[in-house]
Amino acid sequence: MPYDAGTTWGPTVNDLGMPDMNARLTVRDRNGAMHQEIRQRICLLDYAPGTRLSEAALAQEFGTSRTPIRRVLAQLEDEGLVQSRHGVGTIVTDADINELAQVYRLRVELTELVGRVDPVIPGVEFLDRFDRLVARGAEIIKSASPHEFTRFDMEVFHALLELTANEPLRQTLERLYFQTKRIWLKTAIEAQLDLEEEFRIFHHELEAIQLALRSCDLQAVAHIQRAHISMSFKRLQLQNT
Amino acid sequence: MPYDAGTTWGPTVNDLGMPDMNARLTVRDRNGAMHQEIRQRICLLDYAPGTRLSEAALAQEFGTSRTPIRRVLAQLEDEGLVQSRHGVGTIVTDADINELAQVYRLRVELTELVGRVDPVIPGVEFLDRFDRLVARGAEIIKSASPHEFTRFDMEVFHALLELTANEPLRQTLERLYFQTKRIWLKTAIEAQLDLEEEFRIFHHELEAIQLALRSCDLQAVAHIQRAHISMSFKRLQLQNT
DNA sequence: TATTCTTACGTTGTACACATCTTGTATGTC
DNA sequence: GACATACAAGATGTGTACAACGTAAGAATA
Repeated sequence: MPYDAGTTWGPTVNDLGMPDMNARLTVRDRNGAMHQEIRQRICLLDYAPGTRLSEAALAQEFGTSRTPIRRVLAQLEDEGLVQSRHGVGTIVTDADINELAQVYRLRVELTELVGRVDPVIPGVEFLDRFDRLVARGAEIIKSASPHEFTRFDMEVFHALLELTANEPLRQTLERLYFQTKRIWLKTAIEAQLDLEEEFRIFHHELEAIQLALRSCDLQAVAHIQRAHISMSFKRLQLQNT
Repeated sequence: MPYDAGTTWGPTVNDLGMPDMNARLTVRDRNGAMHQEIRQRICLLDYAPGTRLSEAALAQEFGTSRTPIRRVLAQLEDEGLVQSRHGVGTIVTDADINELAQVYRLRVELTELVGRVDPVIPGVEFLDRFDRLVARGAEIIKSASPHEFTRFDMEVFHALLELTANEPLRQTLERLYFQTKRIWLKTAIEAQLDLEEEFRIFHHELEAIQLALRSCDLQAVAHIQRAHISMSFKRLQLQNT
């Protein structure tokens, strides 16, 4: 399946009627979109840890040569999601429970910062959007596919990231999120953690955050997230031993 | 001046008598060394904000083709130190006082974490090394070249980074350091901040940290750093307005 | 049969030619 | 003389051929 750049996300064809004033930025955007796409596949375990990614195959799929693909894979390597080895291949990285613990300890601390450094008081449209997310979450619990649920988790994460205006903090948190989420999911499946239970707990977290949001208490939002991130890893550790 | 890869840093020729068991890692190391070199030049204002870096010139200097250089420049772009624009060039980025403030707010918080998350109790050899650093700092105050002083500042920063074993925290702090230091230095020079006074304050900070280190109080070390980072930016803001 | 060497294949890394884009300059025109 | 236009020069982005490298399969041998 070739990767159609024009219709899905690229601003090459603007979905508004505007004459494409800034359609020239496609070069950077295309790389960004490929990066996001491959990163999501890794996070959703479509590319599980250990998978060998072929530059040639990706190039063919995205309809480019190897060069832009290598640019994206290099970025993913700097983010710790893949590792290229000469003569072998580009392999999706794995992490043992100890490395994972390190990242989690930092994530927990950084998450708390969202409520404290450059907080953004959410507007009405944000609250509405979050309400819809909570409602969708209740539905998704029932279907309960890990793939779909993780997709939903990503969406919620990115929404809550908007609660801080501190761009470096956002970038760092995003980085750590993608480093941990896939390993958590993989380990949780291996350790036969009760995923349905995890989904229910996540939905409870959303409801608690919803309450805190309505009070415009961003520090409370951050503390709730912090607590749940910490607890979800603790449950994984307990089950894993 | 051609860039001699073999003698300065590369493990191509091992300075110990060991047969080069792991000399095969040169591929990755060479890119890492070029990255470190260019990043240092940017940080020391050898490449001031606005400077146009030529891929061809760098390729010639480092004795490679443009391809590995582009790999390094892409990494620097992801770190926010340069920005490549098609048809124009690769330009060293600048930042206004507001962007700088954002990064500083995060740096301040993260610095405090060094003393709290995965702290490393320093051994005797570390204390000795730090003592030598403090002594060298007293000497450097006199010569007082911004270039040399920033080099020293970098060395101290990397030494203190060893006080946490949390690798993601290290990477993040290093990233933020290189984003802020060069802009601070440039702005400080422009605002005619008293650099000698800054150097003396920094040396006081080192002595305070030395004291805290001898007490093995890493949280105190972190708090001292946090306070000085915050204060040095405050002084810059005051002078700048 | 076990073991070692060789060899072929696929992968990433590098170099280079070319495409595409931006900008400054020179030229023609009003 | 002012302004618009065309063009040339130089930069980054892309595609491709080749080199360097590791792995696994297979053949040769003890």
